Amino acid sequence: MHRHEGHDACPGDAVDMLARAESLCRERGLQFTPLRRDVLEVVAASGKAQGAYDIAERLSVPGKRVAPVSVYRALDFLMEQGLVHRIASRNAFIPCAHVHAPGEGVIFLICRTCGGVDEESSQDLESGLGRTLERAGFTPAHSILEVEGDCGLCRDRKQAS
Amino acid sequence: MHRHEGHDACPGDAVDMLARAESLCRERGLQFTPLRRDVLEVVAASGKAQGAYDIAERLSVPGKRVAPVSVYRALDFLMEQGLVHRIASRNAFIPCAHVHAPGEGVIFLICRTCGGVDEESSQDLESGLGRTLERAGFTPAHSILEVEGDCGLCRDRKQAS
DNA sequence: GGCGGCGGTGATACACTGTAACACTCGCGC
DNA sequence: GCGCGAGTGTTACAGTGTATCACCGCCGCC
Ligand SMILES: [Zn+2]
Ligand SMILES: [Zn+2]
Ligand SMILES: [Zn+2]
Ligand SMILES: [Zn+2]
Repeated sequence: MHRHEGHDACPGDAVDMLARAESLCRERGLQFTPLRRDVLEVVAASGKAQGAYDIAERLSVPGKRVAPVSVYRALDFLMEQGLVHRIASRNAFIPCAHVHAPGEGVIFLICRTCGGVDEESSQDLESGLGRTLERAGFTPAHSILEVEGDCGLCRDRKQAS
Repeated sequence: MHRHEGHDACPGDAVDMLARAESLCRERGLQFTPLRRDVLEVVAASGKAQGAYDIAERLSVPGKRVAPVSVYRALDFLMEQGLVHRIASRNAFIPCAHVHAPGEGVIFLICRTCGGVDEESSQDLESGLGRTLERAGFTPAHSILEVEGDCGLCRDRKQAS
């Protein structure tokens, strides 16, 4: 699912993200403005989930402040377009390089050591959840599945020491 | 899983909760103080998830204010003892009448119409998640699974109208 | 009795997260 | 030119959660 066996910051990925986002917006007739581009770049360049206020601070330079509210608006847009995800348990945002089917479930694996977030999807798990919901008589609209723990890299690093 | 085919407020449940909490604290040599009792009572008496500030307001009477910070401390205690759960997607808390095995996964079904929260567990789903995590080389410590949608009662109510 | 520690609570202040409201600009079609 | 809509800047505010200190009651110890 992740090309690099981990979730390190890959500068190349950020460039890919921006190019993909631009063409995707052009296709849909939407504006990929400088602010939206900058916000996506910050989210994509860091290997870990970024908070909105962190992004705002990161984009601010002396004399030119970017307010958090502007960042939130850009993030709302990027989420609608499926370019970023929100990690509810962290109040933070990660880039998404995938194309998700509507209603497709996604699992976020959040490393508590390095802060990296990996994104998985599992048809197996999805169907299990569907059965459980049906048994409970519940009609799902939207679901959150976030797992916190240690990623493979951090686990190995701990064992070595 | 839920005795009443839904998640209405059941005054009897609240009484049961308090009795169980008291005996549980006595067993563990912990204090079930009046504040902790009151907070649990408010959480248990309402059929829906309660925010910490709501609880504080509910417990406040003219001349005797309960500060949110006190409520948070009581909720921390109650969560440690497994008497309440936190619903991350709502920043709210629900009572728990179950006994959970350590590491057992729980699914919260949150009705966006009536605000009720049902709690399910599924061994089936659990094992599917375990396989997915193993495949990704991830060691889980803690997971959140929350589904928002319509409960059976609200769905029927909508169809009738 | 005095005394110190400890858990729980009260109270204030603060940090972090997110939204509402309003004004302004820019580009585009009429 | 003019109106309109989308995007942004700015301010203020609401909601959620934590840090810190002080106080109190209890219990064990000297
Ligand atoms: Zn994704
Ligand atoms: Zn890691
Ligand atoms: Zn439970
Ligand atoms: Zn309902």
